[in-house]
Amino acid sequence: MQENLVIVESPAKAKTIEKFLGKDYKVMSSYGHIRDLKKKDLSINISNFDPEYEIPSDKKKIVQELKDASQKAKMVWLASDEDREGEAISWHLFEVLGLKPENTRRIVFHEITKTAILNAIENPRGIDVNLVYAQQARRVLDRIVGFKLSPVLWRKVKPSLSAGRVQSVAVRLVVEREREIKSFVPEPSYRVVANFNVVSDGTKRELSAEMRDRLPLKKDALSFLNDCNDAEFKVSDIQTRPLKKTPAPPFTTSTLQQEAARKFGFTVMQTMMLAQRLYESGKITYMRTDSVNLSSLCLNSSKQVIAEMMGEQYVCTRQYHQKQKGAQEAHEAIRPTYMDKPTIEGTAPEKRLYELIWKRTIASQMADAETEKTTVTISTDKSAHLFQTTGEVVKFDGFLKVYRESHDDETDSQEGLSLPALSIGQNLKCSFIQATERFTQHPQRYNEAALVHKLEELGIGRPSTYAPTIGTIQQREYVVKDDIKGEEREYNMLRLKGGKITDEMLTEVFGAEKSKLIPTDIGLVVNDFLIDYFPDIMDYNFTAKVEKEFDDVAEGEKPWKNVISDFYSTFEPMVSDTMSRKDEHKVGERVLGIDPASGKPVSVKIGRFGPIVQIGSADDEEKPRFAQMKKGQTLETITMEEAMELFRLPRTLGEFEDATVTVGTGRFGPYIRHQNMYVSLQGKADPLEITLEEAVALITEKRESESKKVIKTYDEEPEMEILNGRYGPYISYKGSNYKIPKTKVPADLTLEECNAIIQAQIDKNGSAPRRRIFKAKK
DNA sequence: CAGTGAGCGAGCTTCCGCTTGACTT
Repeated sequence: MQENLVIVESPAKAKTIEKFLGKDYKVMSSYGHIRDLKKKDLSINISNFDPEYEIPSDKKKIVQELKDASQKAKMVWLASDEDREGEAISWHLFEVLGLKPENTRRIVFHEITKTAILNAIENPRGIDVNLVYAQQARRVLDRIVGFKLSPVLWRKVKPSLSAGRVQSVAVRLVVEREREIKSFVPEPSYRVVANFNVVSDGTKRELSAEMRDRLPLKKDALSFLNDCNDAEFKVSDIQTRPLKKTPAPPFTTSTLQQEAARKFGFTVMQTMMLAQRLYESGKITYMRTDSVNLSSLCLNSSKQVIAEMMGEQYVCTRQYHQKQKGAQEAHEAIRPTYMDKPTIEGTAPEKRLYELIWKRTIASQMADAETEKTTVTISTDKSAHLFQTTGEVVKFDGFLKVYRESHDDETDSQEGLSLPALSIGQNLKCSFIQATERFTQHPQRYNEAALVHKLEELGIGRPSTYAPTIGTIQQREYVVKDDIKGEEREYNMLRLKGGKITDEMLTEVFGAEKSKLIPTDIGLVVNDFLIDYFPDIMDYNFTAKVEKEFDDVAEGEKPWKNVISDFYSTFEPMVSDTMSRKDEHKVGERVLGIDPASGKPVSVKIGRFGPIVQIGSADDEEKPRFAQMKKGQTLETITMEEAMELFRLPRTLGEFEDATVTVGTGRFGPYIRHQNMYVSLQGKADPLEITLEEAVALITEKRESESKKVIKTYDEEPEMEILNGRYGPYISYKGSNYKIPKTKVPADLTLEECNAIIQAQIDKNGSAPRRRIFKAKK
């Protein structure tokens, strides 16, 4: 019989700890929370705010196993994380497993080392009920917000939508950034750069210096260039100062997601899945953390590794601390388990992520980089404007030897550039001066990781929810991830060379962005609606405010039900008021004009299946006509003309072989329909212009290719067919399709050969190829 | 990669934070 049972949250952690504790201890995992509010309905008694808990079906088995093991043990050690959620997990375990105080102990440790764990066992405590109450308050508040607000959206906007303390604010950030960009007016100004020929150590070099001030108008730039003709230039000042660069702290969930996105283009979900695999195979520490703390074990071995690989002068042991005061350090930073392994076995992306983590961790324990930055100022006798150029020389590379942090707004920097030898008072020969029209730039849109970073900065969400939240707002179609095509614009370039000024107009592409989050019509409408009716919830400080209340509960200064009841008493009336409100127009609706044919109003709004244009209203005797909006069209920008275009399809072309030929547009683009046959236009003709003759030609063409579809069949096996598809011949068998090897002639294949080909492909893939499912059922 | 396309209207949808497998559609 096992004397002791230790329960932790993660099975990987359990495995490691079991090794430290020896055979008197059995270590099991709860796999996170074992109990939650009931899945359906509010499951909170609104008269006294008592929560109704249940054990989710996928947790029943593990709970039973824990119960059996706990009954056999003499002592149960609850070792979940030392934060609000961890404390609640321990409390739920205590309740559900029916533990007794005399043989239950609550322990916490911050490092997974033998000494830390033994030390924890020496110093047990009881369950902190105030912390548990704080968690219940957090859980109940989130359920109330989510389950009260979402039904409002179902009624007022569209079914199946959702709202919540975290996701709705995430959408707001994306919406506001987009509006900021849309209303941004680029301001032009002239950037002036002078080029000089310098002879240094007998070799000719080009030196480029930028004027410190920009010139607002073209006439200013022209008159400045005029002044500079025959001007003399000389070096008026040289300043050299040392510069120190400090390494970035070790990775947290959020910073890892950002760097993996910037350096490798990983989505936050990809990063987390890779990190999970590295964690489960024991290669890195826990990947969901907001701590930058490193264990003493890691500090020591890093020191050794750096000294061995690079030399003692590169060592600089640093201990990092949380930015926020009083933050619970439940975990370490994300770091390699063994610092002496700069690389690992694994898939290419696993390796890349691991090496990134190793480099970041090692760099954080390395010396500052020391550089020398030189600023040269150049003056002219014809104007008071000054030109400047800088050079930077690395004196000691320090941590830069292994790692350099990336930034979202990275531009070409002159870092590392050395300047030619110059002296104060030296005359310089100017080869040309160029004044280029430049524009101020709008802020960048968020990518996934940048949005996570912003949420973290606002204290909204937790490391375990960053990736799922980004997923949710895309699943609900509040935002989409897309590339933004840049736009062309003209700009002016003036150049003074050899006493002459040239004036040119050039074009440039600006504003192109890759893989950015853009709000959809639904996102915009839902966001504006929520801000109108529930401004408190949408406030960027809402989470911070309630967190403060939860802290008070955790400190035992406030009963948790008071926090909830204060909130509920103002929130619930707002929900019922909004629900019962009778609106003339649907949320987000916009009237574009009057349809000249029917005299009925034309409007745009969010319909049952997304953004639509509507002619007439539901109250009319005649049913309104609907049209789905096309990709690229938005509620806010669609014009009356564009809207009316949408009603030109489907249209009837005429009769062919006693049946109507119509042209319409579907999920796969424009198509012709005749009897039961659909012919995709595939860009071959414009659906609005196509004539009956052209359509008939396409129908006949399709019939011909259909007739060539069957290459061979077999009498003894009717389900085996060799068919001619869009991508060439293939074998079709029992609803699945198989490639024919290039060495075979399709029409000559025997039934035996077909079976052999199928078997070979099943062996290779492990199963029969799946049929493609077009309609996702969910 | 291997072939679709409309849609009655009843009944359903939904939150945030902990944590990993189980499903063969």
